[in-house]
Amino acid sequence: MHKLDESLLSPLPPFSKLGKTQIRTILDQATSRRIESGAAVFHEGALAERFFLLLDGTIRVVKTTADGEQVTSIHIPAGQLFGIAKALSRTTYPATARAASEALALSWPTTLWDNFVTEYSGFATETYKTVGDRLGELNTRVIEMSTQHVEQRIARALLRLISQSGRQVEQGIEISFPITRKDVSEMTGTTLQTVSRLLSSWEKNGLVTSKRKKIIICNPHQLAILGEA
Amino acid sequence: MHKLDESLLSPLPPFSKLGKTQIRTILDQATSRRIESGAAVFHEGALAERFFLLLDGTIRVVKTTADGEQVTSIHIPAGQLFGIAKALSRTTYPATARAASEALALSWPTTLWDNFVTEYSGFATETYKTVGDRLGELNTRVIEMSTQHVEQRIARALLRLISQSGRQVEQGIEISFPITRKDVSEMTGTTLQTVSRLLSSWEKNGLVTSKRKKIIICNPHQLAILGEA
DNA sequence: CGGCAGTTTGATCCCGGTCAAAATATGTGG
DNA sequence: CCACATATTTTGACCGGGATCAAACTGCCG
Repeated sequence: MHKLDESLLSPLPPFSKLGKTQIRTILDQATSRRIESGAAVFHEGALAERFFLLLDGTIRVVKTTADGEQVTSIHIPAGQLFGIAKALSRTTYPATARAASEALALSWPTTLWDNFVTEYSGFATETYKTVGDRLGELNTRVIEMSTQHVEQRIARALLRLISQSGRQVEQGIEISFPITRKDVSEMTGTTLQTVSRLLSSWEKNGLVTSKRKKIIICNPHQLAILGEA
Repeated sequence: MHKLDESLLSPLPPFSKLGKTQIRTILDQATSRRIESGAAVFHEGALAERFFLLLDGTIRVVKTTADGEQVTSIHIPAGQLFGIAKALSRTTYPATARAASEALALSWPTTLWDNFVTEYSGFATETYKTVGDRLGELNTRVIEMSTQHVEQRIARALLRLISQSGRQVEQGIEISFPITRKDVSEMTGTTLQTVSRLLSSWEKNGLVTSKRKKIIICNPHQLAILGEA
């Protein structure tokens, strides 16, 4: 393992208040790992022996139901902590984390968690902010699923994705990792057929462009309007 | 305000590790308040100036959508903390808390939060366990809404209610606070008509009994089976 | 150039929402 | 204690959004 640079961590919220030496210590305790696209970082129900920081890529957090259906609960963008079961005093991971595209993550043994919380000022606050954000996101998911139609849910899901992991390209803003119709359906509680039909019709109206595993939003504003009604 | 007894807090998880004097101090800083049925304890978006402990009754946490629809995100049973925006480093309450029946709560100014966390061992851990549980509950809500039919969602919602706030009565287990068809529909993302139809049909099969604002589960086991399929 | 993973499109069906109206409780004031 | 207003529940009729089933099509990879 080659030596990690301090500039990796210093701009990230959980570590932004720390000095050079502290960051050095943290990095020296870290294990870095490359995760290939589609591979799992950890599995639902497994003992939470480590917690992670995503340096690059996107992680998809997925739950599998008793009858084998997949439901995506959130996407984690680069720069965020994940697998932080300890923060919720859980001993096992509540869901499976899978790389949506090739990803790079640091990790530390969970035994260091309490250490991080007490030693590094701002670490606890920032992680709980993340927890709070995720709670908020799940909450809006529940509300959307209770009150809105499929079209609006999908529109909003796409907008959320580009706001979190969007990349400006010529035709608009694209989702920066490969994503299929099926993936979108698992995020929104629908079927891939319905997603396909909607994307086709949106493409006809110039709202989006899509190739295989790739979605580009050409007209976010118009899509946002669709997401309300 | 009459003096509060220490035995109120000592059995509750967030305070269970504390000594008599510590509990005395905590109680002396508390304000106690009776909330009449249907009244709000705090409103969505309001500044989170206090955090609460529910001593008696049940709190319904509700969000209102832009177009005026209500969605219930969770119910809080007696003995739990709520309004703990500070734990998620939020400055405002994310939802409205309303008494489902007459309720009694203690509260403290949010400024004391950090104090509680550092002074009282186990307080932080226990509150984050609560946060974790609520995250888990929202997660299963999302999964249920994505993968299950109305009948199963309602069955499970009722089972969750009795496991959390159930009271043994002659005919079975009743939900210990007044609850209407509309309330159930707001918990499950359906309509009161559908809830009414299902309850009627379940009543025909002896699964439940219900009067106005009252639901009794006569056969939890059978209902659990319905909740799967 | 197979073969597989992903996408598209069509046809059909049914769950559960919506609209409507009546029946039943509960509460209130005279 | 009754009459009336209001909240809750029930039931019926209808219909439409999306799921489901099915089949063809299109890239992409080895």
